[in-house]
Amino acid sequence: MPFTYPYARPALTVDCVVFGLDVSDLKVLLIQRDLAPFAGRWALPGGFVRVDETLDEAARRELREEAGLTKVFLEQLCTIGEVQRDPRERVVTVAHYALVRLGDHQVQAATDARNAAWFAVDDLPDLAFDHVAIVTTALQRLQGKVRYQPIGFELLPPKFSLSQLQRMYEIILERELDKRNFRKKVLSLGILQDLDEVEQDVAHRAARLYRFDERTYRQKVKDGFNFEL
Amino acid sequence: MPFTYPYARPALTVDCVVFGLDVSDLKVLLIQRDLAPFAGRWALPGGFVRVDETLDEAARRELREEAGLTKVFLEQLCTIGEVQRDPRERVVTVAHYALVRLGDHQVQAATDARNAAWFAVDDLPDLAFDHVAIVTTALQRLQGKVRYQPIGFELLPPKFSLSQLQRMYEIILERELDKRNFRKKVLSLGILQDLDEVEQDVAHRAARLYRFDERTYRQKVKDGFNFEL
DNA sequence: CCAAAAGTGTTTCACTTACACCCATGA
DNA sequence: TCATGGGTGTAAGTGAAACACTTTTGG
Repeated sequence: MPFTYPYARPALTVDCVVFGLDVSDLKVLLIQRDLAPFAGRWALPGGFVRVDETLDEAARRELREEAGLTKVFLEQLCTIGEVQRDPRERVVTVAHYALVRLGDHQVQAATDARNAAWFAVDDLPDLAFDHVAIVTTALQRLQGKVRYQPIGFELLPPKFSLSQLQRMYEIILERELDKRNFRKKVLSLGILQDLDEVEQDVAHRAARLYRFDERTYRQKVKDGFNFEL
Repeated sequence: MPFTYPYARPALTVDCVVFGLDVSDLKVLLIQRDLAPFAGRWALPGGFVRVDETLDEAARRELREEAGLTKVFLEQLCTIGEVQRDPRERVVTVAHYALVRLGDHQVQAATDARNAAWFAVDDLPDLAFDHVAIVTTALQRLQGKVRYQPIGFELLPPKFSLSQLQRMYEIILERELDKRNFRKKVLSLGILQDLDEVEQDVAHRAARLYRFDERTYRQKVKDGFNFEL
């Protein structure tokens, strides 16, 4: 028995807030639209969900097609169903957020067919649709989650110094942290592997490098450990 | 220029995990399906999203139509887009969770045209579709959120004793709490209004009644207060 | 007077916070 | 030798956890 649905259907899209970490700023990846509505305006990467792909797959496909991004950290954020949010027709969007290492991806994003660029999250241009609200929600989620899940490492290179790590938290949380207390706390978690290596080519004392030890982290979580900064 | 979308569209539904609090159990409201697929199986209340309503409106409409529930606490949970989750066709669902005062609603839910009933969350029957997974996610969300947002009051009558409040947290968090520490902590938050009344018709010393003071709570939040249990 | 739940303080321990100086390195 | 960031310890204060007995009320 074929199933027929008697009502008109909302369209379904995915949108992604891709965060990257600069020396001094949290950045968001935006794509310049070439088509109406909002032609020429900057917008979040995203697009329609196909019937044969999951939401996660759709989001990753769009990131690949529009920004050349692959293998990023990606999580669902929320779903937005305001009736008039798209002037063309009813479009419900499943918003996601992604974390990438800026160094790895700066080039590809800018060389895509469409115009893509990184903007400081606190200095965004006018965005299409309700994308400002989505970015705001994503930032709040990031600020909340980074404190109780070790997701911040996704923004850093695999090897990093404690200063880099601290700077990352300071930028995301928008407040300064005490250096000694931070180091004490983060090392006491026992999820950083001391690499016995130091930074290269710096004009001062070189910092020790660490790596997030995901293996140990997972084991500790299983034993009831709670990450918290 | 009319906008036409060249691909087939996923259908979009909402589903709701409605929690209620019994004397000793957290309960979930289920509806018995009368149509295929899964005819006769218990399922979460829910249904298709219409083009002229928001997701929140759709969820509330379904709760009203299927269970006679109105004016409940309702929040979005997550959106599930596994390709094969509905055997009929591609259906993406926006899951929600709701909190109701069991006493207020027990009757209406059971007198609806369809069969509706409350089940203990740790003793559910076989559910249709992927609804077990949705309940699990909702429970985890509730357990997490109840500790840093004052949403638990939605499960209690407007006037409640500290013992009732404590029992609520114990049932949701599935662990015992120390009475003296609990009372000290919760009273120190300063968001409970002492009503200078006591329980009636109990066969022992009557407990003082309190009310959640939402006004004060909002004010405190504005001033940087952080609810946390 | 008994059963049942309400109500109440103190001590200990762990964690958070505040805080300033010397060290290593390259220019 | 100077500039730059790297690296380190302690003391005070705050909040969490553990813990047992008396009070009130109705039956």
